[in-house]
This record gives sequence, structure tokens and C-alpha cells, in this order.
Amino acid sequence: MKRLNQSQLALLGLLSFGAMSGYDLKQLSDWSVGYFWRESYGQIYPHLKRLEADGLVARKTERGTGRRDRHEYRLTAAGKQTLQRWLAKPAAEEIPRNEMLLKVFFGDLVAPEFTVEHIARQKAQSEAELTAYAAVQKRIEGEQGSPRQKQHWLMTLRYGIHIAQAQMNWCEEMLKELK
Amino acid sequence: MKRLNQSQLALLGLLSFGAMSGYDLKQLSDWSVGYFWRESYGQIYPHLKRLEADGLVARKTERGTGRRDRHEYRLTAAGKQTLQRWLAKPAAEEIPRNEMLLKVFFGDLVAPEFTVEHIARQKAQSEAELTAYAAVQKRIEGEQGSPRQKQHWLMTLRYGIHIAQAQMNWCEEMLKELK
DNA sequence: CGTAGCATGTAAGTTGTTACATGATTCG
DNA sequence: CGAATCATGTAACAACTTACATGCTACG
Repeated sequence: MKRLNQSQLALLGLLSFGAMSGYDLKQLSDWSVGYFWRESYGQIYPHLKRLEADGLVARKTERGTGRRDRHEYRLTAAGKQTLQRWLAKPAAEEIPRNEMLLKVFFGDLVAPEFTVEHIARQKAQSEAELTAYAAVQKRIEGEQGSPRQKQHWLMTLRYGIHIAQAQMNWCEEMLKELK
Repeated sequence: MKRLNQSQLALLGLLSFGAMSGYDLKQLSDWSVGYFWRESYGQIYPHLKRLEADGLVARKTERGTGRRDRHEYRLTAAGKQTLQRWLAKPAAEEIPRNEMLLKVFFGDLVAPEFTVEHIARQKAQSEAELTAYAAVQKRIEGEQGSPRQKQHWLMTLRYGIHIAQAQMNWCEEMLKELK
């Protein structure tokens, strides 16, 4: 039984909200943690198999009514324990790669308009994110779940908002400087 | 001749500052773009070989005075063109994974102290980054290079500062809320 | 009748990290 | 004399993306 990776632990976390299929996990993760954590089907399905083999999740197959069979997974006691142990450990520091910044960094090799474009595009993206976050907030409030659970969801959302706003401020500053 | 990846283009970019060895590239990238772009030797050396085979960089070997041979690479005209074409293209949107946020997101499954710890650790990290950025700024000012080049370097540095400050603000807000 | 949604999965390819291997010189 | 710095490289592994394959149902 090899050590689990972050992806697998993230799936355990999502399953803590209730039994779900691989498909459901993708849908849920896309809107709930999609702005700081992405999973693809190419990862989800193999991971679920692996987690089941390790006894961390249990599968229940529903014969499809005409359509394809649906495999619903729920967290086992062992799975929950593994998850909680992971949650208690400090997160590793990671340096995300930023292609846009790299292009600004080397921007003196091309005409200034290109740098302006990169920054303007970033600004539009951050703006779009802020709009999306407002929608997510409404969705969270509508969702069922304990107040404490919602509080944690909203905390991560606030993080996204802080970052997006900082990006916008930076973009505006830089665009002014470049003019 | 397959398409180059971002890592290889980043190396071309760094070589635009002058001829360098693989070792030099690592040192330079660590302090200059290290806060948003990392390269490891395991990537650098194979990439340089590949770039040379493609005629984008040229190698000059200096017989080592006792020590190991040193391979210095410089950007060719073709390499510079490739780099400039890449700089003109818009950057792809990327969603960096954030383990710390994931742990806050699922934080209702463990005691509140753990969430506090994650956030406190983040705060300390962002603080440390801000200190490091001040040192980088001094280093940039001391470095030789055109004013325009320095301007671009400082722009990316400002980005780092904006983000680190936003992170600190978020941490402080959240710590207050959790008390 | 075409498209979107439900639903699961695999294979190939890409990209990246880490540990290992080697070895001289310089500084404290 | 040991550690740090200069210096290059490979091998094993880990992780992730994308395209492909399949096929039903509901809706417009």
C-alpha cells in the first residue's frame, strides 16, 4: 500500500460530503474547488479504483435503467481517518508557474504593446473570476450543509477574491506605468 | 522538430541575458524568476541538448582548468526569433493547485486549531516572501542591464509583492474570524 | 435529428521531480 | 579535513493531460 498523493486525498475530501460517482466528483469539484484545484477524468477513475483496493472508499453499483451502470463511492471509516490525518499535516510550500509573468519578465525583447496585451488579458481574467466568485457564493448559500462547513467554503472563496483583487490592482498599476 | 514546451522557452528567455552554462541558468533563474518559475537540473540539461539539436542555441565548450568541462550556451538568431514569437502569443490561463486552501476547505472535518495552523503558516510564508522580495529588488538595481529590462523585472516583482500582501491580509482576516 | 448531459474507462504521450553518480577546487 | 561551490548528466519514478472509445436518454 503506497502513500496516497494529493489528488487521491482531495477525492477523499470531496467524498466526505456524501456518496458520489466519478462523474459527480468532477462536477462538484469544478464549481466548488475549481478555482484552486482541478481534477480530470483521466485521474479520477483510476484513483477511485486504487482507493477502493486500499479500502478507503466502498463502491456500490447501481444497475443503469437503460443507461450505463453508475458506480457510487462512499468514504469508509479508514478513508475518513486517512483524510483527517492528512488534514492535520502542514501543507507543502509550492511555487506555481506563471506563464504570463514570464512573458512580462522577458517583455523587453518585444514591442511594449505585447506586454500591455498580456496585462490587459490578465485584468480581464481576474475580473471574470470576481464575477464567477459572486455566483459561487450564492450557490454555497443555497447548498445544504452545516454552518461550519459553509464557513470553510466561504473562507477559501475569500482567498480567491483577495487574490483576484490584488491581480486587478497590479494590472491597473502596470497599465498606467506603461502608458 | 517538435513544438517546444514552456520550460524550453523559459531557458531561451534566460539565455537572452547572455551566454550561460546549465549551472548558471539554474542559479540565475532561482533568484530572478524563482518566485514564479522553477527549473531543475533534471530538466535543464536535457532541454539544452534538445535546443542545441534544434539550432536554437549554440554550445561552446571550455576545457576545464582541472575541473569539469563547462558548456556555455548562447542564443542563436533562430532561437531569438522563436522566443520572440512565443512572447507575442497570449499566455494560457492556468489554475495552480493550492494544498493549503484544500485543507482549509475540508477543515470542518478536524479541530479548528488545524485550520488556524494552516493559515498561520501561510502568513509566515507570505511575510518571508515579502522580505525576500526586498532583497531581490536591491539585487536587480545592482545588476547591469538596460533600464527597460530592469523595468520589466521590477514589474514582475511588484506582482509578487501584491500577491504576498493580499495573502497576508486574507490570513489576518481569517485568523480574526476564527478566534 | 442533432446536441447536450449522464457515465465510465483506457492508452499514449508529456512533463516534472528526486536521487544518484562523479570529481575538482577553495575556504574556513 | 570537511563543507560548499562549480559542474554535468542519467535513471527511475510520479503525475497529469488529451484524445479516444462507447452508448443511452432527454430536449428542442
